[in-house]
Amino acid sequence: MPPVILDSRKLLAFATLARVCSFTQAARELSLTQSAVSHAIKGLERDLGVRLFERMGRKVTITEAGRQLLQHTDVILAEMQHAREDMAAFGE
Amino acid sequence: MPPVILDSRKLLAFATLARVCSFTQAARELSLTQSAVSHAIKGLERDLGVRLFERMGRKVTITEAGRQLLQHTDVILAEMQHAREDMAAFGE
DNA sequence: TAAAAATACTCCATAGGTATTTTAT
DNA sequence: ATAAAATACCTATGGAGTATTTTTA
Repeated sequence: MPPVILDSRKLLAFATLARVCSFTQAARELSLTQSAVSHAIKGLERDLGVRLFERMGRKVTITEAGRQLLQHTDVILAEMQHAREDMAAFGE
Repeated sequence: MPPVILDSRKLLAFATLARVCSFTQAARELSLTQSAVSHAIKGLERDLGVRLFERMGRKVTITEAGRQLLQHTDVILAEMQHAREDMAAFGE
């Protein structure tokens, strides 16, 4: 992954986990396995060099860095949504 | 790739190609091969079901759909940049 | 002890490279 | 004839799965 961008699949996993605060629940919503979500978040944390969630046992809570990132992620995902809609309007 | 998101690597290739209008030049800027850029654009076009560039021989020109997408892409890439900067501020 | 996250593998899709072909100056 | 894009083929990285281990409510 080039250093200027972020992996959008990981961002989607991140945003979902941030909302539901459960790896297994997020996995269900994403149609993935708990393992895949765990990897995605771990990968994103490694990529950014920042801890995004605090795992105290089975309690998953977002960190301050995570809260910051979530704001950007919401913008990014919304813009991707709009882009898809616009492109769909070009038919076929 | 889930149907709600877009591949950020392909978006970066797209934005670069849109700027320089040359696959080989874009490849140089991205530290990729011409082949990789060609694949990326083709993949993005297939994913969106839209033609993003007109290739008349060695002339590469962006389409109307491409122009539309570029606006979204600029927002997305800029937001990713800001996200990285914010995360970098959290140190390590 | 039961439910949830982490981890250790395995597999496969695909991103990206090299080499070649095609095409338009 | 040459420079650039497309294409064929190959490789390797990593995304995602299954199974298992670890952990704490």
